[in-house]
Amino acid sequence: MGIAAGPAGATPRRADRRKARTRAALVRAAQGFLAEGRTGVSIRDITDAADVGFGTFYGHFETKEQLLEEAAGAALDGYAAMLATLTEGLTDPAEVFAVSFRMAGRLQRRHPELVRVILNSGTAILLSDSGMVRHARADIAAAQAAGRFDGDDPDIALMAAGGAMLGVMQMLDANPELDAGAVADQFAVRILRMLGISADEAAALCATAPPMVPELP
Amino acid sequence: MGIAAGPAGATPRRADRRKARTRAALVRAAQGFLAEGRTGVSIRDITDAADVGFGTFYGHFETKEQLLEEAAGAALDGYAAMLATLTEGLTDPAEVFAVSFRMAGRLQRRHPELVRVILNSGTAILLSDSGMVRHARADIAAAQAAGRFDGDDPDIALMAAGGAMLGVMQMLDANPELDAGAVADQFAVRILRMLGISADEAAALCATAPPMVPELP
DNA sequence: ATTATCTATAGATCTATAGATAATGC
DNA sequence: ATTATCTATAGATCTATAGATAATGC
Repeated sequence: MGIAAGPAGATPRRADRRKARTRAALVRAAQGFLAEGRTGVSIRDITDAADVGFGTFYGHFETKEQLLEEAAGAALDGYAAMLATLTEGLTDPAEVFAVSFRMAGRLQRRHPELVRVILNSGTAILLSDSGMVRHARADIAAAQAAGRFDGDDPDIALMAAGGAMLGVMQMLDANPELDAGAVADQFAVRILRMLGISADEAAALCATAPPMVPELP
Repeated sequence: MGIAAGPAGATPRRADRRKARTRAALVRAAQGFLAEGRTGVSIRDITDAADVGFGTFYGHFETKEQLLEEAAGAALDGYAAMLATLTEGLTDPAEVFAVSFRMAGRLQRRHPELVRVILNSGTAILLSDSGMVRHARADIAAAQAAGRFDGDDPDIALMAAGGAMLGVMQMLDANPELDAGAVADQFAVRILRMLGISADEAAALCATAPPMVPELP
């Protein structure tokens, strides 16, 4: 006591940024393995891929599972951020979903590794308490209450639509030669119909030019 | 040569059956771990769970991955066998799909571990060259050619419907209190509509009494 | 006599930590 | 002086195999 060592709690900024970079390198390396479906890698494999000393791992995470979980969550968040950018100005839920589903395929083509992390996380990701899932659920519920979508159970519609989206992304991932935009548009028409939009309107919603795919930071 | 040692290639039957039982115990133990999503277990964990000597493993499989793959495949085959039993007499593809989807939820309630193995295998299972997937694809193609379903690309419809089915099974697995039959029926109506069946007919197809869930051997 | 299974173990791999080094801030 | 990172390593697993035992067939 009595020894003043600078502003309490104030950590040097450069060191902070360096630590954040190291952590990000670990997360990105882990995503690389998750994208290949390799969940059984060792901590050393990950630190080597991140080009980071082995012991450094323990300065950021306690267990390998903790890192893998953060890696999968970060991939989902990145994906959600892209979709949020694309739909932020839209008010009609049918249009929000039309855009979201049409872009899903196109995003897969631009960020296949990111999508692969999500695919390898399995369908359990649909139950994750992520902002994206919660947002989609609220949108469906509101659209059903307003009579824009039919039915009154948002969960069934959400899980069916979300599962279908994963299925189509899996299809695009496995078939690089397919026209992702065309596949996604056909797929979006079907999902909208499933949600209660008429066949004619669903087709019209998906016939307009799709928005641009935003860059990932 | 010259030394006759009984019928060539004829192995004692009892030993065969014992070996098959041991292998089945290993596969079932592996399925137990897969149902919990634990793909990182050791060979010793599996042999312990199967109540089998550690070294015995190597008499049946070369690597852990080989066993886990067979375990997941066996779960899918068991599931396919149940669905095949339920739909074998039906000729109208719309009815085949209606029954299949309606039963998916009910099968989940009767064999949750089996379904959990499939769920934890991820959406990649939709791409597996399994009899069930091939069969579903052919059914959709035939129904589209006959004008019973709309569209002309069976793969998009297959992946969307299959993914949706996984999503709903995930939902039922996570919510034991839900009425699986009611959820599956609502879900089946939506999928049929997505495939091109009119809303009225889809509702009618899913309003009849569902068949009994068969027992697993 | 043959084959499946079991037990024990050597060697490989992996995790967690301790102590040394490098980077930054004062 | 402080904090992040790195290197080295002890101890804990895990895998693969060798040799012993048990079950079955002749």
